[in-house]
Amino acid sequence: MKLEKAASQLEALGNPTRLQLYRILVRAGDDGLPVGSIQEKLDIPSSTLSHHLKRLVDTGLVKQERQATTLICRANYPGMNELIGYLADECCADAKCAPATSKAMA
Amino acid sequence: MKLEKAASQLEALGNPTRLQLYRILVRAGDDGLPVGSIQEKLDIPSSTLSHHLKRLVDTGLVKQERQATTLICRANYPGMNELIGYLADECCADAKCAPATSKAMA
DNA sequence: AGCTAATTTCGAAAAATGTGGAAATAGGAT
DNA sequence: ATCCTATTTCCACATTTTTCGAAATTAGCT
Repeated sequence: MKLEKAASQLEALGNPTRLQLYRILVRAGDDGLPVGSIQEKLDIPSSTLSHHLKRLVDTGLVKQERQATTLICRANYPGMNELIGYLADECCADAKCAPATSKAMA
Repeated sequence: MKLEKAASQLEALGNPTRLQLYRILVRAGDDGLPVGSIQEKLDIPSSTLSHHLKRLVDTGLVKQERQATTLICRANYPGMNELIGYLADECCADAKCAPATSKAMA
């Protein structure tokens, strides 16, 4: 993963609304959630939500799938894992990190 | 870890210059690096660097220690581990992630 | 064709961020 | 005391982000 890509994903998640949004999608699991339902949960205007959602989709952290008129959104786990992997690598590159969470990848 | 804090750390890392800066500090290991040396590596004005550095320090991702006139900077691994832990938790909350990096914390 | 519901795009204003030169400050050394 | 080096703070400006109402679009239904 390139630094530029990692930075844009981090930036995408580095906004409270978007992080909350991402969280909601993660908790929604494989079923995902239509945009409308997310909007109810977050209680923000649809146009605002649409922008945030676009950001997450553009950086590969969220995937969308049309189902008739509604758009189902799902957290894209591989995208997140890539990012976590990058951070862990950067963090543990030369140094020894206290393995709090990142202990895998033998 | 609160969502707000995670978001601010993510935002801090979500800038190419700052991510690069953090990377440099990680690779510098326990010895850390004086601000001046970082500046040479990044080749940016000192005032700009100082702003970015402050951001990382404020969010707990970097620690600084005075040594006479120079300021030694070090990556704060516990801070990063907390963040990675938060992301892993969010990511794996209900869903099953392919355990790419986050397999610990039995 | 026309209607309704879901979502995005447009346009615009306020706020935050990124950047850097110049001045100020901190910490010794002579 | 004065000076020197390292770093931060001040100030200002350009760019980007955030926000959201209104209009446009998409998709299916009748």
